[in-house]
Amino acid sequence: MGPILLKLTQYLKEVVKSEFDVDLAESVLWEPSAKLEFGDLSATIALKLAKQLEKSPVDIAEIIKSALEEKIKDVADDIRIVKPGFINIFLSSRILSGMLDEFLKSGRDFFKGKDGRKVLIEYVSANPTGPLSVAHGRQAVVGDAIASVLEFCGDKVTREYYLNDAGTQLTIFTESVKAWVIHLRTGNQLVLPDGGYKGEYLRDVAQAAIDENIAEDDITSFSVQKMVDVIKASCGALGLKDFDIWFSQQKLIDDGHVEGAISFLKDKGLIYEDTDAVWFKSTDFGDDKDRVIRKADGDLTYFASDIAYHKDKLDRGYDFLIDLWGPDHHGYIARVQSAIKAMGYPDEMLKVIIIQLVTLKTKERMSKRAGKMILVSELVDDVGKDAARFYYLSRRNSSHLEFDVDLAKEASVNNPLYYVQYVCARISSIMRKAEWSDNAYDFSVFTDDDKFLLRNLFQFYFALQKAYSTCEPVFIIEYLKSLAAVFHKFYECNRVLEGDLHLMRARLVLLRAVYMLMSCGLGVLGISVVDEM
RNA sequence: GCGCCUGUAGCUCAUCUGGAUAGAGCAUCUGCCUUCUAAGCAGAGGGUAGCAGGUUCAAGUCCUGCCAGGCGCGCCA
Repeated sequence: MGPILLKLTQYLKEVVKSEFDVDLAESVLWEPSAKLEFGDLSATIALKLAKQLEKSPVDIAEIIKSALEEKIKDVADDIRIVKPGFINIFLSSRILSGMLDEFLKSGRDFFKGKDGRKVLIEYVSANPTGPLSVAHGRQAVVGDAIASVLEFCGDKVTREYYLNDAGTQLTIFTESVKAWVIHLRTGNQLVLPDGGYKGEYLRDVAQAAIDENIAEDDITSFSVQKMVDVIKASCGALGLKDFDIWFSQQKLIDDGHVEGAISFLKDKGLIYEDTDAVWFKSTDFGDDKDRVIRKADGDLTYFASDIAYHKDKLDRGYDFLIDLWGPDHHGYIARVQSAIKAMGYPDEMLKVIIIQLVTLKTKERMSKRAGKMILVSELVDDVGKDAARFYYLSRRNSSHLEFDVDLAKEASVNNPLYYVQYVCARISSIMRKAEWSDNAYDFSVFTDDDKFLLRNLFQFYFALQKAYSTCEPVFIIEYLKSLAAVFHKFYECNRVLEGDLHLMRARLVLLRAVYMLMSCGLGVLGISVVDEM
């Protein structure tokens, strides 16, 4: 689809130039039609030129159409002008069959872009002080899916988890574990430190520390490792690909990178002292106030680490950085962006994606419970990996997600996951009964229904592009749902294993392509393909 | 007070960065299995897109002002 799009854009530019002497800058002038009834591709250029040319859009469209017709008769079966001035193209059978052949041959590589970027995506990064909540789960699944989408499209992606194994929170956490150790050893009443962690999971950590005879000095690293194990287990249960790098904040500090980053900024004259604290002039780069990086008591702030962390990411030579954060950190974006700019990089190099909150809804308790209280591990036990992923991915990143646990659990009509997976199950069933499994077919026997299904297949390109450029996996979910609808309707109206032999064989090939495409779509989202339901 | 997010059918959400008749699922109602899996299909009802202005050929989408909800505004992390 990509090459055709570029070719058609080139033709359209030439026509507009020769007919109206107007130069167009846009890189792509065609978009997917709102509905396939309108054709495969649409251009709104006539509408946009109407004012400038002082002509009616339809007249302009007609002129373009007649000039274009000659050039693209190979590509398009039909060009139609519709009401306000849309120019709609119906791709030719030659193009469609060519794309089908190529897709059958190359599979997922059919959609792969050429020159990928080197991308670092950081997500989850929950403090190693407790298990993952369902809110973390959303960040985990969305981050994993975005990474896969980028890879699918040809980027070289590194998945990273920033481990906050330093600082105040961790000290409190360690103290809490120690309190549990004393409690378990002596039987005395549990005395947690101020603001200490209350979760029962600390009992297990403390018990393990006792069992393994961990020295008091090693409690911190031991406890962090225990929590990392718990977090890794949850990520695994959600079907996440492994993180390439677990980046330790403590190591960043120990290796002197934080001090290094500060002196780097100091050399640029962006550091000053005031009221015994050290400040970074972030206002020079768009922040609304300067930020402290070293407190009056001499300790570094979290922001100081973050400056160093992002400097380190940039120094590692990535083309593009992505951070996934919770909504409670949105006020932090300007601060980090200012640091990026201060270090001499354009702020477009860092994309911060805010993943909105998750609330849970269950039948027995219709009141919305705070998602923070419920653990990922409980959720996955409840609804399974695929349903969890499907639901997590079925909203835009910026939308609040209400997770209907009962619906996700329900193995019935109601569950959109099954609606999509059912496509593969139905096709698999046909394939098991079919007598042919080769890819030989005659394109000319296809009916309009077949072609409609096929044309829908190639719309995946646009969903993928959208998901890629916006980092919104939901576009793929939406596409898969719509493809499923088209398939189910096709299935009801057309019997595959009956009638004309040539048509039957062609349809088996078509359905194989549908199955492959569903595998691509579900696969990139980390959701299982099901052959039997 | 300032900043960010959200407001679309009874409910949960889409609407491809300004386009075509605002679409799905759930819930309600009506049909369709001696035929490749009915976890499906066909159809009905359900809408002043929070409200009010503005920008233009075109606004759910962009701008302004209100209203409502969520979150954030530390020498916390």
